[in-house]
Amino acid sequence: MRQSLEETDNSRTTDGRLARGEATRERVLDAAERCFAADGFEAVSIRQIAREAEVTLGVVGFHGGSKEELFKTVLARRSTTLDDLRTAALAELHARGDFTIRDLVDAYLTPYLDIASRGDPQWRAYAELIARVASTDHYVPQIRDLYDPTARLYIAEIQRLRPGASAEALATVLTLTVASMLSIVASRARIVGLSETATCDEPMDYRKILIDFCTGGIETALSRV
Amino acid sequence: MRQSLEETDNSRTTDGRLARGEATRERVLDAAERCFAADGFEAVSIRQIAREAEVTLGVVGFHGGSKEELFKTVLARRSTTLDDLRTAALAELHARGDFTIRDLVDAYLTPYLDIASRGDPQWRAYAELIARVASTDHYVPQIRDLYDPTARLYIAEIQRLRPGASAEALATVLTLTVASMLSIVASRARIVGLSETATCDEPMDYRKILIDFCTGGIETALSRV
DNA sequence: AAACTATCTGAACGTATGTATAAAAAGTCA
DNA sequence: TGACTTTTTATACATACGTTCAGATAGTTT
Repeated sequence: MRQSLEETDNSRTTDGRLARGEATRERVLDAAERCFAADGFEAVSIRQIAREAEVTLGVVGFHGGSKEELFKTVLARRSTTLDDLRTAALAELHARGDFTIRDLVDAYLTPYLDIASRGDPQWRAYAELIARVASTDHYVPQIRDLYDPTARLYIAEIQRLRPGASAEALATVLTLTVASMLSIVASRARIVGLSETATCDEPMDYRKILIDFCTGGIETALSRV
Repeated sequence: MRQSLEETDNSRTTDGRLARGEATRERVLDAAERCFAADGFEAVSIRQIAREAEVTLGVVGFHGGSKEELFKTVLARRSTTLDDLRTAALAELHARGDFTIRDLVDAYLTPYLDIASRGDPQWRAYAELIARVASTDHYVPQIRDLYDPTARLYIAEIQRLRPGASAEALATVLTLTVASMLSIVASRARIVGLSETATCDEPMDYRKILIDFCTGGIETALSRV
C-alpha cells in the first residue's frame, strides 16, 4: 500500500485541494465503506469495490493494500471522529458538574445515532458497518481496540454514580447498551415489520425510546446490589 | 437436493435407527451448522463443510442441495424447538393466571440462554449462528419468518399489561430486548474484556442481569405514554 | 528539455469456489 | 440371484477470487 500522506500533512496543494492521488484514495475508501457496509467483508470482492469507485482493479490495491488492510483502514478511518464526539460529550457533563445515568447514556448514544442519521451517506454507511461488524468474531478485536478505551471511561462514570455495582455488572450493562444502540441501525427493518404502522424512520427518531430503555435497564440492573 | 424423508416418516427402520442416508444427512447439517456459526455464510466453503463432516464433496450437495438451501435448512432445523419452548413458557404464564413484564421477559429470554448454555455443542452452535445472522441483512427475512409470529404474541401480552403503549414502542422494546439477548452470546468476550475480573461464564450465568436490564428497560420506555 | 517520481492501466498468475455428473458401491426387494 | 434404488466417489467445468507487475501516463523537479 502506498504510504499514507496524512501523517506528513504535505498532502494538500496550496489551494487546499487534495493532492494528486489523495482524491482517488478517498474514492476507493468510500466505495469500500459502502460495499462492506452493504454486504460484509467476505461477500465483497475487490473488483466490486473498483467498479463502485470507478477505478481499475490495480488502483484499489495501490491505495488500499490487501483486502484485509483496506477493511481495517475503513474501520479505523472514522473511529476517532466518533470517539471524539463521545469524549467531548462526557467532558461537557463534567464541566456542568453533576449528571445522572440518563445523561451518560445520552452522551454515549447520541453521537452514534447522529452520524447514522446524517445526510452524508458515507457516515451512514460507516454506522451500518459498525453495527454489522460488532457481532462478527473475526473483527471484534479491532473494534474493541478502537472503542473500548472510551467505553471504559463511561463505565468508570457509571461506577461513580453506582458505587456498589460489580465490575462485571458494569461491563455487562454497557455491552447491552451498545448492543441496543447498534440494533437500532441494524434491525430498524424488523421494528417496522413488527409494528403494523410501518413508518421507516431515521435512527435519530428512536433516540428517546432508546435512551429510556437503556437508562431504565442500567438503573434496574445495578440497583440490586 | 434429495427429497427429505421426514415428511413421509418412513425414514426410520423398525429398530428406530435412522434410515440409510439420514445419519449422513445429519452429519452434514451438523457440520454446516458449526462452520456457519464460526465463520459466517460467505466465509465457509462447501469443501470445508465436507471435511468437517468427514464426507466427500458430492455428498454435501446430495444431502444439502445448494449452499443457500443448506444454510436455510440449518437455520430452520432447530427453530421450531426453540420457538416451542417460548410458546410453552407463555402458555404456562397464562395457566398461572396473572404475570408481570418481568415474567414475560423471563419466558422469552430463558429458552435461548438455555440452549446456548446446553451441553450439546450443536445447540450452542445454533445459538451462535442466530446471534451472528440476526444483524446480517441478507438473512433477516428468513429469521423473521421463523421467529416473528411468536414475537408478536409476546408483544400482544406486553400491550395487555401496558395498554397505553404505541405499536411502534412495543415493537421497538421487543427488538431491543432481542438484541440484548443475542449480544450475551455474541459479545460475551467483550464483557469479559471490559471487566478486569475476567471469568468467562456461560450465557445462562447472565440470565439475572439480562432480565433485570430488559425488564427495567421495557417498563421505563413504556411508562412515558 | 530531461530526469524523476507518483499514479494508473491492462493483463496475467495461481488458486479456490459452487455445481454438475458419470460411474461405482451399497443396500433393498422380488 | 438379479433387477432396482439409494448413496457415495471421483472428477471435471466454468467462473471468480486476491494479488502481482511490467509498462504506459501524468505530474513535478532540476
